Amino acid sequence: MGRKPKIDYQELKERILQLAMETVAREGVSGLSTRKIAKQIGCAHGTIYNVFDNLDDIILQINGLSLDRLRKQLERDVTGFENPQVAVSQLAKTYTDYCHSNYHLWSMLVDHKLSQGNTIPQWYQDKIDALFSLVSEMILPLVADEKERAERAARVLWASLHGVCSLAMDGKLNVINSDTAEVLADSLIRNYLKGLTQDR
Amino acid sequence: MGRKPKIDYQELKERILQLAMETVAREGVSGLSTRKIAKQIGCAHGTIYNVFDNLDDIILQINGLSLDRLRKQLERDVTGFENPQVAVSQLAKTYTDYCHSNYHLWSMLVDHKLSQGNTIPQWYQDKIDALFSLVSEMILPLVADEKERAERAARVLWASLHGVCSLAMDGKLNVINSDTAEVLADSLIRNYLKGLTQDR
DNA sequence: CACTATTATGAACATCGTTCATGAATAATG
DNA sequence: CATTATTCATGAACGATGTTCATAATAGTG
Repeated sequence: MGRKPKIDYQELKERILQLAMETVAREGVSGLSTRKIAKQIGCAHGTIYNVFDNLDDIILQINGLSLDRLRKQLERDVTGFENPQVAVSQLAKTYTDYCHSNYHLWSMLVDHKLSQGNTIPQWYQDKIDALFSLVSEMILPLVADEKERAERAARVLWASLHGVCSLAMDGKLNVINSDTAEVLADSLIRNYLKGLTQDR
Repeated sequence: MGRKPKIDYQELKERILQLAMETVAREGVSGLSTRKIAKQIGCAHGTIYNVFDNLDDIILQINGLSLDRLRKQLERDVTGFENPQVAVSQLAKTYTDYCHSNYHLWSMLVDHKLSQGNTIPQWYQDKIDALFSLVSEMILPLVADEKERAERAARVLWASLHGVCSLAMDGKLNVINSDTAEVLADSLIRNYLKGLTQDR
């Protein structure tokens, strides 16, 4: 008995992801469709479903790559500072830069919601954890090495930074003067850290 | 020469909005469609387009109502405090409560993005300004009545609060302990205000 | 060559937002 | 009342979407 061998989708998977990511970076998530991907790859649109569960799966994979990219940039820019407060300020700067330089990818990363019933996979949670660890360790020396306080502060800072960029990017802050995401993020960081270090 | 008189869409408009808002509150924005609205109202789906520009228009109108509702709740809960810091803490509490009680409506409010080319109408901007004014005036006594500082702080606080609720609601904070949106928002408010009042 | 496991395919289905030609309905006019 | 001009509800039509799945093509095996 003979049979067609089982295919290793590794290569096709990477080609699709690469292409889909470029499309999102260029046109935003609304420019992404299984049919368009298929046309660019040169296959039938049904084939996409041999490699990925569905479009949500593709988006999740791309977001995973985005998380990696963001973490690398943060690690690159944030290390080597003596003063932790300066380091956190740099973190905010790098984050806002990332938003500007990768607007569509960042938008998809923060906006995407799992469809009802689906749960965040572990490998994805791990990537988020890696980011939080990064921030958490930066904050640790500011809170007398109390791990729990650092972790909470890291989450507050991360979420707040996200909020500032989110609203600023979408023009939802009705800013009158020339306050940009950077300026507002800087105010956030400086004041929050000041409060944090004087806590207790 | 005679003619059929122009119709006043006021009543139909309100019925559609009311119904659409209930649908979103129940099923989220993904449960909203012109055809479903028409079926519930009892008219053809084309009729919806006699009353609204498109689905985005309907969403914007609903979001306008959401902004009104949120502002009223904030005004109700936040007035009458002697200590401004306590008032701001209550603001955060009311905001997080609102998120929990009106999850789908709140999600649509913060997530919705104008389609390419469209710009936020003035009446909508005014509603956002009303919210910022509310927060700004609460902060004013904390920054020696310096209006510009208060406005910036109001925007930072508002955006940060949004960020915390946003990520907490979507389970994107990988919280280990029992940190809820409330706890994180409280940490944000207390520390940011502490830093703010000790600025300069 | 014959057989079989496997995979690519694209038609099919159920949606969706949006447009628009058509005809019914209506009020003013003659 | 009959005519006519005007307005508007209608729903077919269009183009697009994600997803499924019966079918045909394929390539290894005996």
